Amino acid sequence: MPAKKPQSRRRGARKARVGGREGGRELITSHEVAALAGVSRSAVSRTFTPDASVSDETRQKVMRAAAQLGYQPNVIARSLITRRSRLIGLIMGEWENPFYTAMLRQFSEKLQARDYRVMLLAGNSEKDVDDSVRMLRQYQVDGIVLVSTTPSEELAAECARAGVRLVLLNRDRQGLPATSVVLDNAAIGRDVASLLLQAGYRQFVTVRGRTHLRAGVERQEGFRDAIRASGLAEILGDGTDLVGYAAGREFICNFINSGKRPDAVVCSSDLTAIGVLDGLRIDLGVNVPADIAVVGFGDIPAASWAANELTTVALPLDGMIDAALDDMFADDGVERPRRIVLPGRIIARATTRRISPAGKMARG
Amino acid sequence: MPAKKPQSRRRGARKARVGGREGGRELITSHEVAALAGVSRSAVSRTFTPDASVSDETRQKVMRAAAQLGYQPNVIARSLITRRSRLIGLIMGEWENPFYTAMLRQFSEKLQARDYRVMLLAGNSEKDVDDSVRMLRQYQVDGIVLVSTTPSEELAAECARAGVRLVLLNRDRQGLPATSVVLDNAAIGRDVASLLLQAGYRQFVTVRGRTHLRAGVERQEGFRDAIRASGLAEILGDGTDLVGYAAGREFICNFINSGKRPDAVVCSSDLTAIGVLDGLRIDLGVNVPADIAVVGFGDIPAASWAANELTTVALPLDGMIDAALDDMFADDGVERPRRIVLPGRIIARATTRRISPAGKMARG
DNA sequence: AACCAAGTTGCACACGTTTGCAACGCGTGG
DNA sequence: CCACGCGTTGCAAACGTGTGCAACTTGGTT
Repeated sequence: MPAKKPQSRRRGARKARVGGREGGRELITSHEVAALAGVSRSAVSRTFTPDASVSDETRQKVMRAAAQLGYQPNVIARSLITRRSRLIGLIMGEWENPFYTAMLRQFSEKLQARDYRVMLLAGNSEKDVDDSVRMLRQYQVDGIVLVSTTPSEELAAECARAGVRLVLLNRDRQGLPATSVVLDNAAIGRDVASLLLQAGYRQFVTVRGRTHLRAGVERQEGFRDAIRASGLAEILGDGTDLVGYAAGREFICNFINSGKRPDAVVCSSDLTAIGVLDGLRIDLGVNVPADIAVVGFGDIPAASWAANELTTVALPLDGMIDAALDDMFADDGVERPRRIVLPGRIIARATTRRISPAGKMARG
Repeated sequence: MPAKKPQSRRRGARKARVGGREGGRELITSHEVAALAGVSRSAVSRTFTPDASVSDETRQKVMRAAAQLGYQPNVIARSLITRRSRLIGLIMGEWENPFYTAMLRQFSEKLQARDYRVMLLAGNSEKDVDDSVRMLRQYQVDGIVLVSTTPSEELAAECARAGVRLVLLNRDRQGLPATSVVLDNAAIGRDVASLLLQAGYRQFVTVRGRTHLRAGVERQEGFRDAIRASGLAEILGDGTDLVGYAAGREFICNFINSGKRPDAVVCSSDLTAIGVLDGLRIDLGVNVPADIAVVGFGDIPAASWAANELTTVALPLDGMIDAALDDMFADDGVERPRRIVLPGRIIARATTRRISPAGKMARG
């Protein structure tokens, strides 16, 4: 028989591998499976493709051969040709706050459930984030989720051009071609104000994280507006750029020691709120909530611990992530700068006085 | 000019894409860059390969063209041919415990620093883990890190055969062809016992998480042995399968209410320890550390909060991760079932009495 | 001028998969 | 007996890259 079939895909006749250490990395390909099953590579491929045209008989043969060889389709090769990696990039900006790690977990689980994989990157500064986005694009991710960070405008535009969707969590920036999932921060600010006013508190301090964040600003404005509208209370101070337990604790000690006399502290995260709480109770001997109230944000697990029983606002974690993913995978034609806003919910615990059963106070 | 060059790689004459929504996903390839720069595709490739043979002149031309087009090499295609994805799979078994999320963060940062990417999967049960491992192998990961879980033996063997290294964190199992990074648990158990004995505590309870875990067992045995050797103290009870704050709090309340009178509680995690602490102080009105001591494990941020000031054992997080990664990327010929054991360190805070300055008590 | 070494470049094959297209087998209705 | 349609199957061309090999250029030495 003359050498008729070119049979180009010879294996094994390769040069020694380059990488130095090589534990006999013998890859089993659809070719081997096809040979063993006595069919073509196409048949193997079709067997592993959900609704392709294969007879039950060949499917059986292929499955048997695949099982025997321990064959796993090479997703890398597949995605090279389908131009779809089923990979979603996830860039984490905030790690300290337990709320975001809970988010991370949910994301990875929910993406897994949708048969997507997550590629995780840590990025703090905007430069980091841009590098991360570039990296992810090199890996041909199908979409990118940014929790608590934003990329530069040009890079976002580039992603949009390439058809890679961006979803921002808890961040948004004017005109960025991305979907952002945010809270109705102004409403939350008003609700907190209303709760505190009804409980009889009048002298407020606010404690915020990164100053430039729109979420914090909006919340504070909602809060301020409600206070102002009531005509009953005033705001004594505003601590900014305070993140984490220690920052909250130190701030409140300095604040009180400098002679100010607030009767309620509103914080932008549970961590700082717990710091404030400990500062008040332990360092300063203040009675919370009788003398001073503390309100947090996020409802992390520690907020409900017996030692804290922190009044705080719960975020709709599940809803946020579902919204983010639904939008990411939707094939509706909604144009992209898109904003999904979800409500928060106040959890009144023991760091604020209970509201008198008489009901709402009269305004003004 | 007759059609001489086959010019097979025509682009653009493709059928409409399949995926439904397609935001004009126009991929820029080395081909385009080569054309613009007036060189061959090889030249482009070599420009982006660290020490390949390219003249400065062509490199310049290529770089310029690449920048102009916004070209990013396609890592997927690259790893198809290099058979190296620079992707490390990371399977998280424990999410509740902040210690592990801190670990996750470090991993992603340190892998990024080594120019590797991490693919994150959440796996709880062993079946989940096996599925995850299979998934990761489909994505051709170069290695897999398992934090706080183990795969089945056959799958681990398959990975070993394929040259995919496995590293287990805080877990190990006899004969699994993987590296495991663990603590010297027996020593930690002895150290805790010694601390408590010197501080004068005599009636102990231990509180553990998942019963079957070797780490917990070893720690407890080290502890027990030291107690027994001293001849001074006794162990009143052993709570098992208790994980998290609520479990610890509930357990200790029931235990004390059933009439037992321990004077020290040793926990297998900070979270349960804080639960125990709150149960004792808040629910039962016990004075810690005067009447009862509490010891945790892990030194999570909340352990150092003013309200807790928990005595605990700190884990060498950095050391563990460096060891894990060094081993993963080492090309020494060390044979694989390998065990790296690192020391823990007791952080004595305010939930145990200070040891009297007189120094060590006489043993026995 | 001839020669050689060193450096650079392009060709073409390979990586493992999907998929359009054409060919095939087969049963059925005319 | 042919035509037709339908369900399966294999061929071969992609996907975007790395890289051995041979060809070419260049510059220096004999």
